[in-house]
Amino acid sequence: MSDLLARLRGRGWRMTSQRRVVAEVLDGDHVHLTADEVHARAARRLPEISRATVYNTLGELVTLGEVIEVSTDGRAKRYDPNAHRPHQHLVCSNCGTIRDVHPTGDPLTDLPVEERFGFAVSQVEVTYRGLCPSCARPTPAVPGAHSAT
Amino acid sequence: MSDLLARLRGRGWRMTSQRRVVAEVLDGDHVHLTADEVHARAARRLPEISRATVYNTLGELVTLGEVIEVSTDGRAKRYDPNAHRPHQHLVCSNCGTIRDVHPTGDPLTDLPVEERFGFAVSQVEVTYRGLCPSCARPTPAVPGAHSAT
DNA sequence: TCTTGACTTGGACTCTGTCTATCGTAGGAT
DNA sequence: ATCCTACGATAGACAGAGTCCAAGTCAAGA
Repeated sequence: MSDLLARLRGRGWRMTSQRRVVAEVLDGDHVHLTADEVHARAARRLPEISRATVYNTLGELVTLGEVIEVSTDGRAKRYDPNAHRPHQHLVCSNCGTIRDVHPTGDPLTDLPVEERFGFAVSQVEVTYRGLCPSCARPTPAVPGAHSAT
Repeated sequence: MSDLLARLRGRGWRMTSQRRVVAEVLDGDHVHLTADEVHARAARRLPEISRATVYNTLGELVTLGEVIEVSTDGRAKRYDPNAHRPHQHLVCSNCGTIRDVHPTGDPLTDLPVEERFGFAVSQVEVTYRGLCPSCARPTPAVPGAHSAT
């Protein structure tokens, strides 16, 4: 992600302060922010940035393959900048915290031909669920209090 | 699913015409309807049924473990009555058609302890994606034209 | 049949996300 | 350094999915 801005410029992306801020907000490991969270963080540095711009920019980053869209609950999509290393997600059933995980093996091989119904299967998403260490403790975190880091 | 109504009554469910119709609409294999689709089909038999009741009833069926909530796209949740046989989902990337599939092996065992971050992992959801036979053909189905059966 | 609390209803409301018309500006041309 | 203009940003209206609430209805036990 560090040289993301350079890659984008190389692809002919017009560099604006808004796009720069959005790209910078989406930096780090285990980052899974919603569009609104991205907007809030971007607005701390660029108060006049609009929601539409955040949505547009996130959509472009997804199209360019620099960011992955994740929807682990039925609610807002989350944006994962860890797009260059294949991974799956581990989600706390209580507080919603998400971690990137790397299972062994290839889940594609687990789907027999007779279970493919003639589909040309090309992709697999795996979501593991369970209680995170904090929520497994006697005083669990309140639901919905996703730390969003 | 056939004796669902009996099971529900046995659990103390108050049986109303609305609940009966919703439960009956959700019957069959490879059924993955959205709440709105359930409402539309229920309304064919019970025109005055309200959206709120459909949402309430679906929520109760999910809580009781009789129906599974599936969100394969970022849009409306779908409701899968095939709750008593563990399975995963195969989704057409073009038209959205969903099939229930049964992979071999247990995906849980593919997540090493050092990749669990202290979580008590208890559940795995796998979504396979690819083109269905119709969409792989020269004249593909239009996107979004999910047949909803 | 009566009673009552659970269920249903319609509509307002929230949350996510998209669209559009208008304004602003990055960056190449001069 | 300045000018141009097409691309990008903005505010706000709009749409889809889902939740909430007060008031009315009715299933089923007494």
